[in-house]
Amino acid sequence: MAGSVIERVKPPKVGIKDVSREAGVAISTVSHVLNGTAPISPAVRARVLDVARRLGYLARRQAMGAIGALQAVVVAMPPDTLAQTSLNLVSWTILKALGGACEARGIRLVPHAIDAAGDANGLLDAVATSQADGLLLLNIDRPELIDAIAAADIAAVLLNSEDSRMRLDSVTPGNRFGACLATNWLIGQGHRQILHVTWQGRTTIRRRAEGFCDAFADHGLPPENARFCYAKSWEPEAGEAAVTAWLDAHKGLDGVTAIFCAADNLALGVMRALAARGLNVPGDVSLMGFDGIAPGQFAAPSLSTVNVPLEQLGAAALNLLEQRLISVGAPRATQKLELGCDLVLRDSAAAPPITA
Amino acid sequence: MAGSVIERVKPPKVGIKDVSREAGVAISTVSHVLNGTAPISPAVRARVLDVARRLGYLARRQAMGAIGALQAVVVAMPPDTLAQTSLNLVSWTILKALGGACEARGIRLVPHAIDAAGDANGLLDAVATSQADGLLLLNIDRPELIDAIAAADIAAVLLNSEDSRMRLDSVTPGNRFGACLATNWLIGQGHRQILHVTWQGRTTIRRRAEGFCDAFADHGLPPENARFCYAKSWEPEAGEAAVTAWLDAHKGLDGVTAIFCAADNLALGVMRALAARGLNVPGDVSLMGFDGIAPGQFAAPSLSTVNVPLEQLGAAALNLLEQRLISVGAPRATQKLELGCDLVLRDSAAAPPITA
DNA sequence: CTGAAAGCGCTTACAG
DNA sequence: CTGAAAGCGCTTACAG
Repeated sequence: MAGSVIERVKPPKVGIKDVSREAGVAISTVSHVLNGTAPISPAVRARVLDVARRLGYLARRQAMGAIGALQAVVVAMPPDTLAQTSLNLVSWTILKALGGACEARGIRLVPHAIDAAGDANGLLDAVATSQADGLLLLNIDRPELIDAIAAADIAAVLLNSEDSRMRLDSVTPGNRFGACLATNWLIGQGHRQILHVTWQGRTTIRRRAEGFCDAFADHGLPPENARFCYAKSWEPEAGEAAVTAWLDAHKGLDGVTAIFCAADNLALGVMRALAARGLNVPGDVSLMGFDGIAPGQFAAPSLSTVNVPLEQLGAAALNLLEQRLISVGAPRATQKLELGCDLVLRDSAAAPPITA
Repeated sequence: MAGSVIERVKPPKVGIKDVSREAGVAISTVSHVLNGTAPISPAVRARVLDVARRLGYLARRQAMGAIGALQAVVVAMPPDTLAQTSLNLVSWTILKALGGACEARGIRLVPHAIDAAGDANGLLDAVATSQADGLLLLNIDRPELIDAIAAADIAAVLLNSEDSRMRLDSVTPGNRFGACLATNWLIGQGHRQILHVTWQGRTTIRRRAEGFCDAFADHGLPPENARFCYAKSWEPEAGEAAVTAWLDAHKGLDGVTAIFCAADNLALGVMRALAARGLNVPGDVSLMGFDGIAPGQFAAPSLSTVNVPLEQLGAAALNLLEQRLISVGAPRATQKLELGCDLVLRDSAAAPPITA
């Protein structure tokens, strides 16, 4: 995993000189454009900025200000996060990308599993002994733990969870808007009765149910058309069991023409449940997931889903952590950042059957 | 207003030299600490970082990477934003702070009022003719306008509004969590029947109603205890009229011991309505606002409220705009940023009357 | 508004 | 792990 390579990955050093050559102007002109220290003609300015952006100089310059303050970061997570790697692809993907971002920035990443009791002292000890500058909390919802971290005077950012008391900065996917996007698409295809298969174990997942409901309101559809089926966990088996039970209880699809799952893992289980009942996807019922993990792409039929920028969550969290470290004394409002998700349309979702 | 002063306000130039002197180490040591280019003892590292932060060097270094790319920015707003300045203190405060942030960064800020039809072409023309690098949209909810801006290939950020389709970056207050915070406090004081006075004209305001409901759910209270009163606008007169009508319809407070308003302006009107009925605040009923504008502080009794970091919204939007400009080609997820709000307890809110 | 040249601040081998 | 010294990149008057 991450943390083993300490050395920073060195990017090719583009300088102001390269920009000036490429743009065909003097070095000082580039400097003036970038700093606004002299009035430059719009044409030259535009060309220089464009070249600077293209060559990655703008990004490098920005990065220059960033590096250094962060040397080591502890990432805390629930005890089962690393154990269930084969299934918990979402956490795994977030962690891997976070590791990559740390490597690129020369940050030592120290993983720490929260103990079952959710004790903050063990975690704070880990931060102290590893001489970490900051703390990331992955998938942590326990309010007592968040309180304890907020009380301790340490830079901390929640990764894929949120703090309703707004004590800690957080980065999450745009769960609500993403779910609304997917549901809106289904409604736009003509679906009217949609079943949302979800799990109530996490706030971030519940946001997807809110977005699901939003879409019905947006279209002026009655809220009863938004139907729910609750799974006991986010795992495929739970989705399979929940939908099987739902189909039994309703003696079939009961007018539902599309199923929107709050996680791809649930959707993969639901796909099995539907196949077991001889229901065709998307012929009899459309299926939509959420997360954008690889197994969905290779399922049969391939799973339409809401793609979450999992690779960007960690880097965004590092940025917030850094901002927090820079502005210690200065009062800075808590930042809650959501990253936009987008719809990935594959074979599992289509217009409803004409007979419906 | 902003835009008149083009010259950048020059901050006192703290350099690595000042840090080294203050920290009592060599210049190169400071450089090594800041760049992680050599292993430094934790004690020295901590001292250097602390001094660098205290002297503002960290912030200055960060700012160095930022400046220049943004030369001019257009801020678009609904046509009535500037006209009603005496009342629309919230917009005014956001704009003023945005102007200050632009001045400090040497950015020319070009205000632009959206025409009544919400035509995007006029706005895009204004961006072109003023040679602006980016566009801020203040209090803009019109989906067609947002669509048109998103389609135009221009860096744009929503200020105090959100895009449910996640096409544009946005900065808003943490409306939902802020409202939850306030309601939680009232419930914690013993209030059980709380009236939420709100206005349904804007999504951002509706988020406050959601947070209001969240708090009841958090405490396991029945949703019927969360009561609603809808005003026709966000102005004090609308709040006054709505609550007067509500009191008439319910023949008094009807068990309500606290009123939470979705805006300070509404609360100031409600205060008048309550006084007109001989109801004492907070003796008979507690009152809580949202926004943290000055008139609330000087009302009698002084208004408890949820303070919104209005001064920070504009700077945060500029930062998002800049990030967007730097990473043009590169795919970057849409960013939705919420800034934390905090509770300001003054005289208008207290525990419920014992007789209740 | 542009560009050659001086100057300054930060970085980077290198010695101890 | 620290610090004196060389070097490099960016900034900044200044001439045209």
